Amino acid sequence: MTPRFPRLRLCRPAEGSARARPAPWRSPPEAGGRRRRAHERARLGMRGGPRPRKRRRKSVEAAAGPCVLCPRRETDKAAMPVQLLRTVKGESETSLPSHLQQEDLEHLQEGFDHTNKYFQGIVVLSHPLVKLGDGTDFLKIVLQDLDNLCSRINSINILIYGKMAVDCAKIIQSGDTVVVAGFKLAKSPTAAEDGRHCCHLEASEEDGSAIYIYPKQKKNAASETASVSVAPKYVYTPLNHLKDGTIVNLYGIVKFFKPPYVSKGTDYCSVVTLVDPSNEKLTCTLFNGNLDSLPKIYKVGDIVRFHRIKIREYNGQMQGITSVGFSSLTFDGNVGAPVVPRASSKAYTFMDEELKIIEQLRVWAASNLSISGPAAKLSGVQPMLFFDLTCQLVGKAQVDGSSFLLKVWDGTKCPYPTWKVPVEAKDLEGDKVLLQQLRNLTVDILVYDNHVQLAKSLKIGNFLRIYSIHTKQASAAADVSHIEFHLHGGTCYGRGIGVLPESNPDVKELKDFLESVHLSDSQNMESVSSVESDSTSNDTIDLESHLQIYQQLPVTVLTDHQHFSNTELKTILNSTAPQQYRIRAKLKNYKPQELYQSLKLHCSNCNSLQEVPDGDSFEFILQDSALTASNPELHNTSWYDSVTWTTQDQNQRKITIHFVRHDEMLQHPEDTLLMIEGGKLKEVRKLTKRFKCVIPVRSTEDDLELLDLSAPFLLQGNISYYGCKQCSSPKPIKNLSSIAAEQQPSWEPSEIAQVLGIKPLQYVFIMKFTLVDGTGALNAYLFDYEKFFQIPASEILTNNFLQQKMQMTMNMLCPPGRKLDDLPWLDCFIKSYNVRDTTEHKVYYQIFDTTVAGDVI
DNA sequence: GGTTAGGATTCG
Repeated sequence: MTPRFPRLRLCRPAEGSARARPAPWRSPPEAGGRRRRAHERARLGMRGGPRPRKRRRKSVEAAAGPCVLCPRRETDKAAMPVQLLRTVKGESETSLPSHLQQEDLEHLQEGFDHTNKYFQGIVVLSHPLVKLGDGTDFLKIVLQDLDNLCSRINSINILIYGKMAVDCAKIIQSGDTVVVAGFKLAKSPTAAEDGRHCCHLEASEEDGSAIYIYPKQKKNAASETASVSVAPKYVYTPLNHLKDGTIVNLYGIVKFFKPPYVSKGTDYCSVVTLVDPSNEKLTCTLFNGNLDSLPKIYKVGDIVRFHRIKIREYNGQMQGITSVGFSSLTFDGNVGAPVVPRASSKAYTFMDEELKIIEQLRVWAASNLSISGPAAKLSGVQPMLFFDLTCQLVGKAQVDGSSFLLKVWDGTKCPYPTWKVPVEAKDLEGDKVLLQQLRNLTVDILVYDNHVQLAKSLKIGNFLRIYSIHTKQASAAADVSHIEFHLHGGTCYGRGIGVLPESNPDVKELKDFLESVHLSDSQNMESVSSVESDSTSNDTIDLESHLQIYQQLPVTVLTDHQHFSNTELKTILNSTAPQQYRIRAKLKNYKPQELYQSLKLHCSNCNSLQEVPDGDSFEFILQDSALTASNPELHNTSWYDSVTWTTQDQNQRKITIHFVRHDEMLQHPEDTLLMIEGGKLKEVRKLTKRFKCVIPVRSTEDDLELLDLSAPFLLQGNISYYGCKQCSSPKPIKNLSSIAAEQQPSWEPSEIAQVLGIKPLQYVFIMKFTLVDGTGALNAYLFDYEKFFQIPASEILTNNFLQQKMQMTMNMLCPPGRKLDDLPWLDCFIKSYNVRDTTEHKVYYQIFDTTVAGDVI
């Protein structure tokens, strides 16, 4: 049975998610003009002011039912303003009148009608009864809203006056549940300091208020005939309200964790960093001699509930540490996933209230925390990376005193030749047949130092998540590069090994996949086993199969001109330019080796090339332009709304943003173009995440203008658009209004550039390929916006994945450490052209209409 | 209830 009273409402998902979505920039007062006026109208008109007191008193009298339990006030039950109630067997003996509706914190705002509403919360603080200057008795209590525990603001001050204050002071205790009806609402003058709700509630008999008190459950109530039961047993502290030296209960979303590891003391240790909707962080250091008593966290984003965690200050920050009786529950953090607690102790409480909190936290996390991408698979590994791998243990072996070998698989095949750690067969634990069958799918992971002890304890067949494996590209003696997997010593970045239970959803998915692979793979194995039986080393097989693929198929293909036949390089070198050729060659070398150096900006008008400016120079230009004050006469024009505010930092900078309207209306942020004056780089970047287009500007006497063209004239998403200084002749910003007036302004960069008189520069990869085919060698330039690498040059600067893809592509076209014979073939289309100046004549070559084959990366 | 660790990669 779930003991609960009074009724707690379920959160409404639609509202919840809308609430959880934050505005990246809080509207400063000026911004809310229109909205505020509308709000004002609603307040004065539709919603009306407070209703006449008489009527409200009536409703409260009706609300005040008979008090069955309170001998102190049984004379005039109907008019009883303060009632002590209790619940019997989970149900209230007295119900609130049906016309009263619960109001949550969020709707306790000026301008709303609270006549038939009540607010309910748990007493978290009760001040002593005092007398005010005019002799009126006064009591202040603080109620916490159980429906909004994970909101940043979840408590409110209640001010009680007169006899009601005296009555309440006698009864109310911390932990009681209190219902306040017939209250007055006013701005809280202390909200800024106490961090509570912006309004407080006032209650008094004169105002016709009523207060119902449900006492906190008493533990030694066995002598009472009726069992007293109140829903909340635990109070959870938001992370921004933690105090040194306290022991608290809390909820949090895992932002970082180290899976339990053997400490240098007697216990296992796990370090967990949490965040919650207060946006505060808390790093907890948890110890326990029993692995199972530590939180069962499997991934960042999991949600935990900690009970009895001790809060201490360490290095100026709050820190959580295990205290006596610490216990934890861990939950999957994904919206919609089953809410199944992973408990660190056998007995724990988990009821509807907890369920609701988990759901709220999930929604908050989904829209407020960055979501990690899909989990890494062996098929997706690249050299020089750290990644987490979910896998199954197939074999293990002690290598030496400080390292231990784990042979694991995840059903996918690593695209590179992988390192095989030499160990004697007799030292290798695991099913010999299985190890042989899966030898092309397993990888060797060498774990070091502190991880050895845990690795030893693993069982063959265990499902593991190995955190922060390092892939290292290395050349073995055979002059062949391969990839190595290391789990280095230490616990930085959560490096470690966790055993996942078979009930884990990721494990279930992996198991299904492994079974399907196993079936098809073992069938293949049978058919090729006779061919392979002569081989003495698995390495050779791996390597040869790779080389075969490289050698058979060209790794680049033509996108046109397939009817051309190949020309030898020697022939091309001996011919006059200009001409076009199809060639088949190997990439012996390329420049620049540092791929980021290949990215340039190109002007198609004057054909100039320039480096992409770095963030520092943009920051400098922004700083410089911030010296020009925004001209108020240019604010709030016919086609944009302007907003100015002062930053909270030391410099107190003024930032002005002009939001361009469309059809007299502001569009959704994701469709909106805005112009910013006085912002710093971080602010500009932040705005680009939320709004479609950001244009940094500064004021002149009669219009806004673009900044120096060394700065981007436009930012869209992750892309900064630059203009050519030579070819652009900037036009007035007001020309943008013509786009704003279009039926569906799409804010295309090219269109924006055109109306602003900007000749846009294009991002391009420029590389020099040294190609060989056995008859000769020639240098050919690659000039590629997107086609060759199938990577938009404009996006690579801010996209790690694309950078890695490009590096992988080059590693594939020109594998480091590989002999010429082992290089793959490239099919390319090249053209020769003449470059003459006064003294010299040279022939150059350029690759075109060629692309990397889609199936080789 | 004392100790451990107190986030912040890469030797092998």
